[in-house]
Amino acid sequence: MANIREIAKIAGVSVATVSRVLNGYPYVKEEKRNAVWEAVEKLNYTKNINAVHLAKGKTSIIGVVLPYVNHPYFSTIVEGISIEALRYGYHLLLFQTNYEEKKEIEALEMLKMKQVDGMIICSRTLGWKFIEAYKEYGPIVLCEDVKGRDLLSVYINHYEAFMLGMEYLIEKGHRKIGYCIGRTTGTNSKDREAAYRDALRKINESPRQEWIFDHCLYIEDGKRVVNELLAMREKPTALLVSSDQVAAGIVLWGQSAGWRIPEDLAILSFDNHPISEALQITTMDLPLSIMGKKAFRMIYHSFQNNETVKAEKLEVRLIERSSV
Amino acid sequence: MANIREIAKIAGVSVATVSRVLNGYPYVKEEKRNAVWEAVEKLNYTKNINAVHLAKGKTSIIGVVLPYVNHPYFSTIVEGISIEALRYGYHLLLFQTNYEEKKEIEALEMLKMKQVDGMIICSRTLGWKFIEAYKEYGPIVLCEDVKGRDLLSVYINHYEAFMLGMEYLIEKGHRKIGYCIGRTTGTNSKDREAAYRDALRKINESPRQEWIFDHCLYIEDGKRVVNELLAMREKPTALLVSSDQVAAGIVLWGQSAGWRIPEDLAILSFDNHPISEALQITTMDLPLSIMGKKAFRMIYHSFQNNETVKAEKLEVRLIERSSV
DNA sequence: CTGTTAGCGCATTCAT
DNA sequence: ATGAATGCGCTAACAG
Repeated sequence: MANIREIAKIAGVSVATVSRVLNGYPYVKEEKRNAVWEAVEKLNYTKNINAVHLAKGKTSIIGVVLPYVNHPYFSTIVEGISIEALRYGYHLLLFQTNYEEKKEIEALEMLKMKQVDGMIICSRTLGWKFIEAYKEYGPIVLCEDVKGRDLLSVYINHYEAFMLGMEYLIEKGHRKIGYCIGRTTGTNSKDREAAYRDALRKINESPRQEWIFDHCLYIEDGKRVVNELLAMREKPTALLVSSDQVAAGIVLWGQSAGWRIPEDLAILSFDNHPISEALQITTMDLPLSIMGKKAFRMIYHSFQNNETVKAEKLEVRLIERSSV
Repeated sequence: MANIREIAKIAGVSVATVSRVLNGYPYVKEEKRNAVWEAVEKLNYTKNINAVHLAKGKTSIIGVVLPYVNHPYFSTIVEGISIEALRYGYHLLLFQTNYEEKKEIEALEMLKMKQVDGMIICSRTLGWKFIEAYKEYGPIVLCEDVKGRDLLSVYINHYEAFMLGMEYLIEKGHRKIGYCIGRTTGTNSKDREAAYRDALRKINESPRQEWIFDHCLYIEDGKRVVNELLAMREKPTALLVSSDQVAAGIVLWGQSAGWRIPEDLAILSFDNHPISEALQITTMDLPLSIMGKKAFRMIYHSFQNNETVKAEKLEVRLIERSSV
């Protein structure tokens, strides 16, 4: 491949001038500018972007850390990030971690190595110390409540959201309430668990371990939940479900087991994914795409050195349908 | 940030030696090796990966071109690519194109600029000429039938798959058949349309334009289809649906309009996404994750200069459930 | 407006 | 086994 020096030679100018026209720099005489473009055409030249990255010390690439790309929750966030990144001429490098600490660290290392200019962590399992240790290498925004830590964050208050859900269920007369969640670790999960416990305490009910279903992520996990429920002597009358996907699975498999929703089991879930509308599931709308957009913007602003808010909380709202 | 030269100075060796120990090169005396690692620790040093990329002329990054990240069809492919890429130490750079030619070209340009070592095009709208023009800059694999062109490809024969579906519907007694598709352009879509027409011809039926539903991608598009169907004087008795998502929408919204499936409308869809199992939709299993894996492998092999097949066809199979 | 030059940080060849 | 020197291709400060 040709390089800038050859272009300079053919166009009869210096490399600096070539660089100038290539980058749309103003003060270049018309004829020289044309000569450069002609040479570019002739040699079918394109910049070697790695040289640009090295020389400029930045890449215009943002890293996106997430456990699974194939889950609507995350792919919706990524879509939001992607749309915004495109607008500002940034690209996205994906780090699928499967919640393995090793992979999360590797991703962070890429920030230190200057592979990416900034990082958006959609979900993590790594401790705070690590994240904080890497922020000196570039902006890192987390999609969770960082609880006062000096880190960028765009988040949903899952304690509030879960509490809202619990209160709604209780208001509807439920007292035997269980919940389904993707994992039990992680800020968001801990917050939800706390809300669950606090809400139960208010009505003098104690949490029942067998009504808490872990590893609930996909539709098929709803099937598992239904089966476990079917085998129980005493079932909850309502379930708070952290993902519409799982809720859909529960509704569908539950119905094929003869349940009526909400009479036999009430379901209140999260996300407001289109599947919940199709199934008329009452759900909590989470602004995931917006979360992605805002996460990107926060990074972008930090590049402009603008004074920017460190953390932004996003609002949720209950979409009443007929599963409760 | 410290660089290799500083490490060399502190460790009392040359930069070449530093480079050697950093890259696990064998012939370096134990003591020097230790000295280098100590200096690395001391300065909290990490390689600048852009310099590495420039010096080596490669990045270990693969570009992934797709229209939308937020559709299960594509995110499943990406997941497959991602898993395999990780195993071989590659990263993924995402190019969400929304089927805009401009963005597709920009993505291809990144191959020429050496931002990525290879490219996987999950779906495109750009003409063949463009793709072929860029293959000299690195391996490009397409997830579609390239029909004898000299391009890498991992694909599903959608003519066969659609024909299989049509024959199944016909065998079940249907003659008034319509179909839903994501878009009408694109190799895959054209192949499916051809199969649709050919199958109808065999039973002396002629295609009906109003039974062909375009822009069907997501669950909510199923709602639109149901509404359009509801407004028709003469409806098809069966629908071939190119995505389980849309099929789910049709089944769900159709049921809420009082339809019985399959009596009032039979549905045969594609993907075998878990949602189809939950709804007992008869579907054609498409090995999307495997397609992603194979696509990556094909690129990887081309780096090894292995003799490799240019195109690989993946098999589909019908999953009989109860929507037909 | 334009050219010269010095980096950016690492890999690698060639001697020794 | 190790160091010196060169190259990767581009940007940007500086001089004019």
